[in-house]
Amino acid sequence: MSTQAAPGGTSRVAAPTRREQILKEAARLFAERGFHGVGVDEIGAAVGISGPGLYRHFAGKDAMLAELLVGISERLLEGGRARVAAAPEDPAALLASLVDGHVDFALDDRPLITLHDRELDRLRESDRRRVRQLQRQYAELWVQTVRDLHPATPESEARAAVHAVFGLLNSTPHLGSGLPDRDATAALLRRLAHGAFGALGS
Amino acid sequence: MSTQAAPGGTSRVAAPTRREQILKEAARLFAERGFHGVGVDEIGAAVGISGPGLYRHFAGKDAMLAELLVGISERLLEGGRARVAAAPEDPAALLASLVDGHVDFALDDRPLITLHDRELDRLRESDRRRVRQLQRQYAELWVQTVRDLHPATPESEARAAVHAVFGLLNSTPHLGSGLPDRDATAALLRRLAHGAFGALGS
DNA sequence: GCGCGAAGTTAGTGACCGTTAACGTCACTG
DNA sequence: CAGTGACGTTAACGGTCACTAACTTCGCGC
Repeated sequence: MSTQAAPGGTSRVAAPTRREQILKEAARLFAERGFHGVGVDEIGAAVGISGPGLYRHFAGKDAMLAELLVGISERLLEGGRARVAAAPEDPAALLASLVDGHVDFALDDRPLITLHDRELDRLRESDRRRVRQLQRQYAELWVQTVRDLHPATPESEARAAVHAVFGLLNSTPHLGSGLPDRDATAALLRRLAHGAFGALGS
Repeated sequence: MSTQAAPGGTSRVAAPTRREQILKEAARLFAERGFHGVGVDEIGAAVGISGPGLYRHFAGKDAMLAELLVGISERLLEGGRARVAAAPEDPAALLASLVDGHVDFALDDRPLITLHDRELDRLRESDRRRVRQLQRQYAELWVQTVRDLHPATPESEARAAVHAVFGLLNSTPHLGSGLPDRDATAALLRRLAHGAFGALGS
């Protein structure tokens, strides 16, 4: 770990490290044109350096994708666990909290959401297993909560419903541009998700 | 132009033409590993010929993808229009019919559904515009129906809800393998979709 | 049988692209 | 100020891959 020496004087807020710039631009480009559709020269150009200069910061193109996908999955799971720990008693409130968190994530990190379910197969076997395990654990938090709320629902059905609602919430990249402001969209997605889960009750 | 003329009638069913075999296998492979992740040799091997033999049937790899995506979009729109024409009076029944059709499509043509929202950017400009136009028209059928059913809903909100429900229904590829039988899954997806749309009413 | 076109085959070919090599440039540090 | 290491540069290499060329095979109408 390097690079956090604030030069000369008071460290201003969040000087984004080169690595972070690269990851952010790579995520955007990968989401736009796919992993194979983006060249390293392009990624470099997006951060003002060109081509092989990236290899001072990453072992290779694959390593960027791996770090992105593992990072997303870890953050999602971590956030989910925090919410579970914060509201252990009330399944309805917990589900609402999980939905809130996922909606925020989907709206704030759209490129990452896109990558998350699109480029998983381009990873090395070990990384892919790790990401899948994190995803599975995250989904399991939701499945447990849904089953606490609707005890009559069989597990396979709850799991399918959870993944379907993930699909619903992760649709934000497809909404394009002509959508209302962020808060209205978030509120709409929350309502739709709860409406879908509510259909499990009947 | 075409290969086989069925004697005594229109070319009704089957006789799976080479072109169709190729398209089917290409769809599966593209969905599995992405457009750039599949080589022409692989597509050829999947239908028993190898490599450049494909160029007897298609102008290039791009042409296969284009034909797939345009075909999906046309079939979706055509099916949607037929349903609109068949039930012009009752918005609730029409919405149910649209949902039924989309669920069938999502369950029967999973690879195509995957391609549909994943590889659009690999098309030539003209094909991409055509596909987008077809998609937009299809979505508009849904938006109109939703607004007939929930007149208080603003158009932008209805449109976002429709795309979100598309995301829900198109989540079937992510459900993987451990899901119940087809009919049960279809019923679940229908319930979830209607639950989500129902949340627009309140 | 003969010609012919549809459908394949194998052997290139050229372009692209990820990666490495070799080299330059500063900012610090002792 | 010499030395060093982080950070970039351009040039080149090697592999992959879509696509083309040249050639074979085969069914079929006349």
